Amino acid sequence: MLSDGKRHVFPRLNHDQRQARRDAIIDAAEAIFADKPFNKVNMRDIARLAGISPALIYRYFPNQQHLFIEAFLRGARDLIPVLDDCIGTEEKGLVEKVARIFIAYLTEHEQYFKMMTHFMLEGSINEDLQERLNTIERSVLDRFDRVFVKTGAKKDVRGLSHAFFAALNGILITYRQHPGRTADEVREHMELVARVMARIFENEARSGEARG
Amino acid sequence: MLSDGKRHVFPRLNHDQRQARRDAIIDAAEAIFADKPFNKVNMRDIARLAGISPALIYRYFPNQQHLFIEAFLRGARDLIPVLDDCIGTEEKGLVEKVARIFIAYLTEHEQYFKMMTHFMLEGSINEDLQERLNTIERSVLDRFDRVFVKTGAKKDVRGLSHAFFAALNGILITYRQHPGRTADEVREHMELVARVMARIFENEARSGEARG
DNA sequence: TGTACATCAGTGAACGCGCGTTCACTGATGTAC
DNA sequence: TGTACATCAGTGAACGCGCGTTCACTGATGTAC
Repeated sequence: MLSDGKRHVFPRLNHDQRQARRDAIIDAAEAIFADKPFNKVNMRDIARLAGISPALIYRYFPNQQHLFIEAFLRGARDLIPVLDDCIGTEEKGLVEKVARIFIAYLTEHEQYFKMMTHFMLEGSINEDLQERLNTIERSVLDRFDRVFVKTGAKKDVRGLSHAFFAALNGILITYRQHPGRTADEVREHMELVARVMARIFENEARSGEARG
Repeated sequence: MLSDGKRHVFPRLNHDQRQARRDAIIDAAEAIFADKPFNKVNMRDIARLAGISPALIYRYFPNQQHLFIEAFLRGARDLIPVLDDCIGTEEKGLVEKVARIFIAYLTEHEQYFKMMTHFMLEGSINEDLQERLNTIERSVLDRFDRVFVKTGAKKDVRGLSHAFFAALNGILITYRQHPGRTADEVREHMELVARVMARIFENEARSGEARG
């Protein structure tokens, strides 16, 4: 029995080592998500890639859903500083720049996109995890708010951000699988539509400036 | 051996009866899709609801994918006349009206939305079926074209339609599952975002009028 | 310093279930003669 | 009109597979004394 707060002893792994294992499992999950259609992703493949037994995953995550959401959250969080960077430096054509970054990030890291739509479509997500997903969504919306304010929007900025967020997701989902097109062509088409979308939203924000 | 073109004889079911069975299976598939999350839909439930054995489905459809796509196509085709009706009669606020109809149709008939996203996300769709899906998509885009032309757009009308289509899909997908909200609240929020979206697109089309 | 024990990391195999699809079969109707 | 046969609709049960998760176990390290 130890005198400090610890109740358990870890004979082999300290906190950092445990965290490293956890990260390695998430790395493997990401790689598998990047590789396969999302209904083909499974625990055995993840375990194999991580070099461990499937059973061990369950010592680090209570179940599959937790693992997937943790993986998504880690990746989604990395988008935030990229957006901040862009918003901080750019002035002109900011809406288009942000649209391009958003689309590029989620096509280059297809795994996050797959996870995101998975959660959006799947029913019955654990309440706590859902709240953490919402936190990320809100911080993306916050960045969009700043973009539109910078561009000149005066009222209903959050409404614009909601619409913009939905619109960009829609582009990713709608044109992802267009037939007989290479990955490059798909991406090009997405960028084209994103450019149109950005122009439209920018004009809207600008017209707020004119009115304001 | 018969002298006319028929090679086979159908002792019990004539063409109409066969078609009726087919339709009944599709009806059942729709009802199950409407009832369950789309990864819980299965052939046994569909068969049970249709009052037949699972094996019989395979005498009418070569496999599950064909059945699902046939079901989707039948429902999606029904959206077209609804859009045409609206475009033919309305003049003012046409973009918003069409947005509302599109959103309403796919939330009231959730089964088609589930099928649509299923196909958009799923890899490897049979080529012929993919072409039929594209045909439907194009005819929706054609209607959007007419809306934007009527509203005043002069150039890149198809680009607007593509963006609008993606944007509306994005609304459906992004806000479908928002937590702690009743179905009514979700729908209300979708309509709100759709209204914002419609206003933005309408302004864009109108500004084309000003320039033209 | 040595020994019995507790505590954990980690594993391979198995459990249990669901699902798409197929198989072997029944039985009713139409056809050939 | 009767009979043997072909042709189909339709079925219940089974096949085969994949997958999330659990189980019983091994072995290494730390702890108590």
